[in-house]
Amino acid sequence: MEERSNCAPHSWSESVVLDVKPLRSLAPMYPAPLGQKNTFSPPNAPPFVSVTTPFGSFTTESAFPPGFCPLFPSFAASHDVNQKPVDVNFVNNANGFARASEGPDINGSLHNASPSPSFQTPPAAIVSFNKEEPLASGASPPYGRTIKRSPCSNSIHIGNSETEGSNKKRIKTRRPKATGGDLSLLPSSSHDPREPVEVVLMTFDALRRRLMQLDESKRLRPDLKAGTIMMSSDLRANMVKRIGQVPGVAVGDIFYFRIEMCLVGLHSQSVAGIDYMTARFGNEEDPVALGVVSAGVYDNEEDNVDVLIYSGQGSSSKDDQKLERGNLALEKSLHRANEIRVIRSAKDPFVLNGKIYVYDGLYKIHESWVEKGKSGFNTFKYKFLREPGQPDGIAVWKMIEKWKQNPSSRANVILPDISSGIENMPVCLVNDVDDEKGPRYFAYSTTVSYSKPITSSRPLHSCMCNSVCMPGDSNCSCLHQNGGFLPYSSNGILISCKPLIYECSVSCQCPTNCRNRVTQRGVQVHFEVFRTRDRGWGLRCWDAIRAGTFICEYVGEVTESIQGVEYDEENDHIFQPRHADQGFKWNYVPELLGEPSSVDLSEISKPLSFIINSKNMGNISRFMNHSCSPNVFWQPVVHDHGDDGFPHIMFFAAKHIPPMTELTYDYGPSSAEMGDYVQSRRTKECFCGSVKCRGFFG
DNA sequence: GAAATCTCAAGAAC
DNA sequence: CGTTCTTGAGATTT
Repeated sequence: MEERSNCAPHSWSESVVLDVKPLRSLAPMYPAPLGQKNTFSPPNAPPFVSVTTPFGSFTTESAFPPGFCPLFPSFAASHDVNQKPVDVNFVNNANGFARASEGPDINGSLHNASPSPSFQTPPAAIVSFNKEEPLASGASPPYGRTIKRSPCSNSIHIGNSETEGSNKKRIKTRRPKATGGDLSLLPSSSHDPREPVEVVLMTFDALRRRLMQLDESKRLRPDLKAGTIMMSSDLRANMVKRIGQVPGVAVGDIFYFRIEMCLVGLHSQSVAGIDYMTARFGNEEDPVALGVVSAGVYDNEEDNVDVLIYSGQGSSSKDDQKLERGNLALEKSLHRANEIRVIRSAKDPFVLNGKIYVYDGLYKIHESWVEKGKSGFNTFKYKFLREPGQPDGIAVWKMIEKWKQNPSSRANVILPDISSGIENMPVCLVNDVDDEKGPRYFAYSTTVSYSKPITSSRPLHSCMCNSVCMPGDSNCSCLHQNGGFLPYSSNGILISCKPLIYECSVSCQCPTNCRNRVTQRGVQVHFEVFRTRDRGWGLRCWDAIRAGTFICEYVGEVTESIQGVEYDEENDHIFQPRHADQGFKWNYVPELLGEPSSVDLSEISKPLSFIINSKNMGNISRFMNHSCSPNVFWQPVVHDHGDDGFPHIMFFAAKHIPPMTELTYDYGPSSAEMGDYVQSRRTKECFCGSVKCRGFFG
């Protein structure tokens, strides 16, 4: 199967600098209502939102992470092209299907109908993050684009300008703190379209988790509220509708809420299943479908993952469906033969409603018909066939389903469980790549060992809760230890990263199923240790992992310093808690909730001066490779002793991680970068492949 | 545990 | 430009 790159193409390891400025009221202008060729009046003195998140900084007006400068500095220059439908030229192929003429395709990917000359799927690298992106053009010279750097947000720091006449929600803002060396504000060389997509998803989910924490009663829907904040702040990607591939969104990407797909431009309907727009074909215009969400209740052929039978929209239980809106667009798409994005739902027992969304790539409609539904009314049906040559999407899920039912059906297994049963779930060892029979011997353990006994500097914290610790319980001392909030949501998701988390300890009265005992319960998902192509062994997971999910502890022998640890070429199994700020980039942006800017946690967190050596003894964590754009970060946690200087190192998912994606974390700056010349010989060349790769690590 | 009920936001249409 | 309509998701209750 297709192995996803281990390296998400950006780093979230830059410093968090936040600068949220008042919103302007421009948002509703883009994209213009379909078919409406109204003119656009440029905003007067647009205030804008500029946020530097873990993934970079962006603004409303030029909503780019560092290095993402708008291609069209002037709003006026590009606005009105967006008001017009996409212009697509098609030619008929031999089959009688209308087919798009092939146009230049910078990505070399199989996507779409690359109509010429006035519509072109944008090269991914220049796709922007904001609504001003000048594609889908029916009027402007499409090939006249030059990649320009405008004086964009990176260098602009405007204070608290106020929005005049904005009917949008205003968000209290604050000037960015001038941190030493604003590295994150420097232009980056990255033109990776995935970066803004991941920034949006991460910002959204951090907000959602925080809202959930603030309102445990769940009277409000945190997903909707976070979505509204993101929408009104224009914190979204790919705002212009397009046919085919969406820059920065890959086949197999997973989503936990419909609104997430809206925010990244994959499917702009927050509720409806069919997304569509008016496109121009020569002198004609037609509504065409852009994407559908299949909630999984259709009479789909289960075994054939390349076929989807999709039902039209409209209340089929009350009346015949009508050939309008989405249904009409699907019908037109059958004749225009344009590519349509398909999002399918998959069962995920780890989430409350039991399902998540998987982007399954591009399909075309090959057939349509009308049939009587159960209630006796006419329902439209559309037969979608998956375009060939795409990486596996939902097929990965189907494959893993089979593996879970029958583990022996997993080919190339060297060992069914390298933990020999001591993890909650088996961890199989597989090699789909070469003849290596396994890693060098080590003793599998789920707990760290200390070179000398921990001498607690203070008594072990403990609470007197009779039952599980409850949020808002002022009597729970563990709650106080953690700043008044439980660090995990009710389903065990880490809400935000902290210098240190105090889980309930062995001295606490609460039971083991207490919400504040997440990491001590151990691994909960199904891992496999696998052979990578160029980085030895690696770690990945059969399950989809939601951002904030506990992965595992770094297990090994804990010693106070690296002195005395024998170094050799083979010994790359040392964890050093350098660069303790790495997780904080993941946290929510307080300003978006009207909260004061948070203090820089990296300044108050004490540097940790121990190492963990997993050469001879360890768990799955010793197989996790380095990436400069990781999908996992570590978080110090204490629960079984009172010495805050020796916390457990616990790994959590930084992003939603699709099944079978390699798990990686940032090993930290290389020893040379840290000024440690003695240790700099340990520095290794990095093969992570990230566009933000630093070249060397640890 | 499945079905009914409730509430909700975004985009399309008007 | 503002208002209404359309669309089911997601949570809760039965």
